[in-house]
Amino acid sequence: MWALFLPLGVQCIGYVASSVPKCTLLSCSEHKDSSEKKHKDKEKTKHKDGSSEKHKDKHKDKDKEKRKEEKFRTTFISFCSPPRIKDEPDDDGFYASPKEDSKPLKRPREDDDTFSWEKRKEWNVVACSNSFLLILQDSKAKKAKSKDKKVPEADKRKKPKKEEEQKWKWWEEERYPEGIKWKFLEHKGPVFAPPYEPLPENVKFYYDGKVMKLSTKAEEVATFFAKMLDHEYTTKEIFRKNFFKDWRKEMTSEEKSTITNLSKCDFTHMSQYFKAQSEARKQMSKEEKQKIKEENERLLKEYGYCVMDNHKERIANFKIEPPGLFRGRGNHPKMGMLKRRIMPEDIIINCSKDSKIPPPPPGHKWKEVRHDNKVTWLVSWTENIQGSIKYIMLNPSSRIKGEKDWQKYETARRLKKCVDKIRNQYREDWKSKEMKVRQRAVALYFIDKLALRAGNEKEEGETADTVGCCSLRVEHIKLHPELDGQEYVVEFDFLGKDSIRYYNKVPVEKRVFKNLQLFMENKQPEDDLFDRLNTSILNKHLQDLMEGLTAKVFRTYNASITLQQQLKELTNPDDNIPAKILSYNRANRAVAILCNHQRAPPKTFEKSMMNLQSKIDAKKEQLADARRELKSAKADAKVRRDEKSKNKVMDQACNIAIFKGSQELPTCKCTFLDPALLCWKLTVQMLCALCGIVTGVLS
DNA sequence: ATCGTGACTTAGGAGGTATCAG
DNA sequence: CTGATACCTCCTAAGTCACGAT
Repeated sequence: MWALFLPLGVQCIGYVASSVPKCTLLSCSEHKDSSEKKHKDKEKTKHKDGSSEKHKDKHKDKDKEKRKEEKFRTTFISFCSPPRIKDEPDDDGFYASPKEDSKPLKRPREDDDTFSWEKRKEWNVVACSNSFLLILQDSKAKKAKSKDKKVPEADKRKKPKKEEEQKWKWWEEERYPEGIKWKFLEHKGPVFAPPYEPLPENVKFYYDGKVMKLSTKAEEVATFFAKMLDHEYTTKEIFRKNFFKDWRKEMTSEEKSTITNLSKCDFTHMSQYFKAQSEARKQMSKEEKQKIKEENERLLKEYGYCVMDNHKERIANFKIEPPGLFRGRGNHPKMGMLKRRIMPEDIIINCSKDSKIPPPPPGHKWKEVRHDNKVTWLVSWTENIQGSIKYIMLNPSSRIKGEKDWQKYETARRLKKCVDKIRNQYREDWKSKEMKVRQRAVALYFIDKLALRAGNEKEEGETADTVGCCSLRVEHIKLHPELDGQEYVVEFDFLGKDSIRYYNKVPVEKRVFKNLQLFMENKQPEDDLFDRLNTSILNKHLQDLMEGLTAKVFRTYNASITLQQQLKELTNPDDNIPAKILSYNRANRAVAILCNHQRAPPKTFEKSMMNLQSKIDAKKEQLADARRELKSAKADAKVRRDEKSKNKVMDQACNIAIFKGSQELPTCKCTFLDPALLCWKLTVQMLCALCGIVTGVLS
């Protein structure tokens, strides 16, 4: 039944503390193709249809809503220290997975004993991400459509049939032997960034208060900076230093000798010009916008697809990254460096020998053309900031990505079968005589319980200082033998991937606590917590426990199982669709919290808060007025003792009740005002409540 | 064991567009 | 109708993990 939610749940955003978790099943921020959008639209239409139903059951729904909120609140609280995953009855019939998932030559088919599409649809919510969902949803949508009596007969016959023929069911076909990714690959090569267009004469750059005409190369780099002038980046010392250093490399010797101080550079005129341009773009007529859209579509049509083994497949990023200033996340030592323009001479093309090899742009050559069918990429180049390789690969809707994705969830499903054993084992290992084993066991416990990432070592000074489990340092945790009435609490505070802060206070088992004390003995804050452990040791161990098991499988598994449990808990089969969507979003949010998926609050947040605050003030004023009125009405009634004044008292009392009553219905339309949750969100919720915003979460 | 590299997945932010409330 | 907000797509940085050389 969960399949119902899938097309909508692909990206869910909720807010945690001053940030937002974003999640669904783990890998869901990926690009969605147009077909997915169509499904979404379809679903949306459905909701609209269902709204009359909602109206009828308004009161009922509200009660249910409240109950659910309550339930979720309790659930959430337990989530602050993520729940121990309960031992579920192993519904293996439900999880009919291919036996040798690692390298099956053939996928399970509908007619297999152990596998049916009906079953598959159900567990997919746990075991799949976008690309695959799409396909399932597609067939679902079609079924629904064919049932829909409103569809004219002619449409019914023509359209869906055509679509059906076009949909390639790769998952019903045989897989290639291990290592081989394709047999035929043909594509048109990448789309390069448009060449630099020099600024019009009237746009000036000033140095030390005087107009200065820059050489084209220096001007181009200057425009990168000018475009970012409003961004906080440009105020950061490292950014400015890196930028200036790289900019100077692009200058003529004359410019170099003149421009010696970034602070004397005035980019404001340039910046204004770009702002005006972007404003003009917004103000473009419909026709002009349409023209741009058509041009983009043309580009997509020509370069956005490739042929892989007799099928036309969508390419994810067929455009080469344009030059610009590197924007690292967090405190990145290389922020502001110049990301140079990629030329055909930097490009390696990968395709079949017998395919039509894409020609390089006139007057240029490819760096290399290779024919490696053991990899999935079509184009690659080496980027100049970190020296890492960038690739052009296929869209998530492609067979090659879908298969990988499927395999990922199959591995997670296999983990489900042995996770209890593994948990028992690491608990045993907490007592091991070997330090290495103990560390491994505690780290694994964190990865499992808190869904931490593995934490590879990183080159110091090359990237922002972030850590994962294995790379945690002593300074990242605090041990509290007792905290807020709980025993053996570990306080985590570190920057993880993308420099997103992980902050959590978790009660742990005594043995873990004692071990941590031991690991921290005689160490400096900057020393590794797990000094005898790294990701390679950990993954080697996991590999022994289960084929294909690595640290990240725990994240997939725990995210999936959490979603499933939450859906079970929060959803009532009788709920209407909007209510189910709400439950889905909440379940999803629980996963986001578990995985520490966050996003910065929107820039408009401050403003909306101000708006709410002014509403609150107005409301408070009203309440105070009403109270005053009531007081005087009461006094009045005491003296007069007539019906009229008694009624007045009643009226005023009602007014107050209404004002107060609105606090008990803290629902608000915007997603981030979902009343069920979280620190700053709760603040908003309370504000909303005070404002009497009772527009209904789902209307 | 350690290191470097390559291939691939996961993730947040920017910015455009759709939708909704007032 | 308009401005605010929600939603979505694109972009690309930042992870994970395997493998081969030393």
